[in-house]
Amino acid sequence: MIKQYHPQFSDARTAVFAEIRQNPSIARVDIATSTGLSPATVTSITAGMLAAKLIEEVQTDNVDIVAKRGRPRVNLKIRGEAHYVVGVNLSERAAELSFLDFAGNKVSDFEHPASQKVYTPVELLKFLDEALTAGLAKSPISQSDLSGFGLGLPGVVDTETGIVLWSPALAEDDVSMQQLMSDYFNIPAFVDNDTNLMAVAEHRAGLAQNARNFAVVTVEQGVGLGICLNNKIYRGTRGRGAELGHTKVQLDGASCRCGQRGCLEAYIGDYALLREAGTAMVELSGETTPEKIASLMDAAQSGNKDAQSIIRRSSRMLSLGLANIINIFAPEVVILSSERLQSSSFNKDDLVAEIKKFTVQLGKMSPEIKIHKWDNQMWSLGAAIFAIDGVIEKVLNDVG
Amino acid sequence: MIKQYHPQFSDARTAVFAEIRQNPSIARVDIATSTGLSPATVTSITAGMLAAKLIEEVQTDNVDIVAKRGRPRVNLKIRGEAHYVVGVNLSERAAELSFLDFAGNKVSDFEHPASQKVYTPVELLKFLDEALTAGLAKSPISQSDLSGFGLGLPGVVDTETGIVLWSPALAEDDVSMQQLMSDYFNIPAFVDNDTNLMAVAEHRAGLAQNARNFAVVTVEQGVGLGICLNNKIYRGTRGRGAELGHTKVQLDGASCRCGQRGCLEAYIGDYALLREAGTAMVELSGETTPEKIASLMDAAQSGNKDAQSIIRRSSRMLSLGLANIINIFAPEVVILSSERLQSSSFNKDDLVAEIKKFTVQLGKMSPEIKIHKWDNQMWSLGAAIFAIDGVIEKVLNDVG
DNA sequence: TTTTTTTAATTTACTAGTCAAATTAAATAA
DNA sequence: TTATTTAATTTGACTAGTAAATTAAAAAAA
Repeated sequence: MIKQYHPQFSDARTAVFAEIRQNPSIARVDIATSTGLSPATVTSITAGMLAAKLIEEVQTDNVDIVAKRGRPRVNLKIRGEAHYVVGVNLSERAAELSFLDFAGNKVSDFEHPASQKVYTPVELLKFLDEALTAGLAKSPISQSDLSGFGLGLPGVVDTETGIVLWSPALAEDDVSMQQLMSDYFNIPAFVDNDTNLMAVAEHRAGLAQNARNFAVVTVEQGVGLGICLNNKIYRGTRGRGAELGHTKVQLDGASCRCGQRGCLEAYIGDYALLREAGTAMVELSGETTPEKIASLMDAAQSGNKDAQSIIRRSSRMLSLGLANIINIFAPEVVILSSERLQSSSFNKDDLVAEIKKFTVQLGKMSPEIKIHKWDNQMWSLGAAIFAIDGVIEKVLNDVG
Repeated sequence: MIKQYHPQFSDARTAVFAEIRQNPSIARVDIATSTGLSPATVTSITAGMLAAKLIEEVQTDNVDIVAKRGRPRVNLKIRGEAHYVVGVNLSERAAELSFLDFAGNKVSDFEHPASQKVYTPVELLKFLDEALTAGLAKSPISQSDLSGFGLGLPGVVDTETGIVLWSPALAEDDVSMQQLMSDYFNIPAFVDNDTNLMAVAEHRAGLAQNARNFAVVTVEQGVGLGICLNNKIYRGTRGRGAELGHTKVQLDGASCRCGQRGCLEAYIGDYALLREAGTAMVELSGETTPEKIASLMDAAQSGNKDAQSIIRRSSRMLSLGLANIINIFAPEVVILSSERLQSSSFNKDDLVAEIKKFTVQLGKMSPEIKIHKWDNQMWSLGAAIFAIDGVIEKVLNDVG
């Protein structure tokens, strides 16, 4: 079950559906009280949804509730089989796929290695098709079961139109992926920036389920930021926004691959660490970047002063970047997600203490810093949830 | 006339009223088309408002429109005399007052010098009363005409409840100013943080009238930030948020009066400049802080190297701080407001160029940087508009 | 001048969404 | 069995909104 978004509901139907979605199962009375609608209205609205087979009644074993008298409540729940969606996250390395049912339960997931780093729109469609076919082969559902396709990818996306304005994965600008995908796969498609979808995933199924304002920061090659304000993913103007990585943390500081100086990423990105390690001549083992990073962390752990100094500075810069976010937004939660944090040399308490030193302390209310143990599936989960949201909107319009 | 906020309207009545408010005057047909409501609905809704004397019909001199045939349209406009409000901004120096009519036209304004820097709640009420009495004496309206009282003050305010959680102007924490004021003055009161109200003023009557996402940065003693996202002033969790001044721009940087290091304010706040000037032994004339700052600017202007270096660094740091805001939010507009910018040595083009160097350049879309010539009345105007918004909400409920 | 055309505003008759109140359903307690 | 309790449904009414017809007020055409 996925925690439900809580915008101002346009209509009662949406509110009722959201309420059902938010709970594993719920009785009509409870829907009435929590939505503020009358029982009569709930009855009639749910009747429509039952007829449309979007929800179903479940036998309540009222064991948990002390045997009450009166007519027993009949619980309702989302009919998982009503619809299925696939969410795909496109990274440099691979396409990760998550298949979810209408209730938000994971059906299966899959990882399909990337065939290239940059695709033309047509190549990307083909690649997505391959990934989908391979993923469906390992899944109990088939393509005809799918009612929605969510895609997350790095870059700048205008979610309203589904146009990818720019992406490192695409050879062209201003590609209408949404249109292309829904034409190609013949189902509604939904496209968003990957870090935004990470925020969706944390908001609805992760560590930010009770937060109204929160930020998700991902650290790998680059530094990603997803922001949720007033329970809505903030997407900036035309999908632009949330460039934490190129936030400046030092005037005339280290040079960044973006060509500017003093970017946060130039201090904490994978390549920045490796560059420093090279300069300080720290010997690193491993072939891939993550392996080398791990090796650097190990060196620091086992006492290499240079490695320690590199890690130390990077960690302080990260704290500073996070502190700036906190100073500006005052979120309830900040989620930090990075493969690196799995290292035994990483100490959360140190990080939190450092951040505290950098943030304005007013009253007791400090945001909670949460660490998300690296989980690739989170990205595609966000894409899938985004797709479910879209499908629900379409479907509820039809029921009316 | 004030530009109208554009949230998702809860009901047609609000939408219609908003549409009328947004225009100097507008015909029913046009309201119908722009709101998407049927002409029938517009007729019936406006009939109610006419009966309640909230709006009035105006003679249209269709001179501007080429003489068309057909029944001439009858324009509607807000009846300014329907209600009056006062907006007060409390600063260290004074209370500024703006009196507005229901249509958002300024009736009069006034400045009442502060009697003290820190007030107990009761003292503040008394001070506001004095200021109001003095202001009304110079105004064509009288206290009994007022339907709303808006207050802006520095600090952290929970706007929902009208509780001032903390303010440098108040001797106590968690003061329910809204309650106290509406009891004392016997009219609905509305309280918010001053920079938020500055953002309101810019959004509705200033330089951000067409922006959906924008930021207002004020530089004086401290550095203030007001953010508007998706056409809504962002207030963070329980009114906290938007602490641009204590955003860190340098690891282990200059020490700030907040006790931390590297805060933006420690580089660009008035006291920071004067501290630097003192260290560099730049001779400054003037008694008050603004005078001294002006003198420093003059010194730089007339070739004093030390003064130039101080101003230069401060200006670069400001650019950096603004660039960080831009990188994170991608606002359409950033408004910069400071008495200092009146100095002839200030060059907007330099600032914009510098900011550009610090921001991620994606496509052509760069936010517009606007400079607001210092205008004290802007603060209280925001408070007054905030009050009108509140009064409208109450009044429209009654019409229904 | 009178009639026609055009556009705005209003009235009328109807629909969809919602609720309060009455009713029915299904259980336990007496 | 009967009373009590709680959940769900049905009924009838009300409200906000609409489409379509009507009225209003002007200019253009006859």
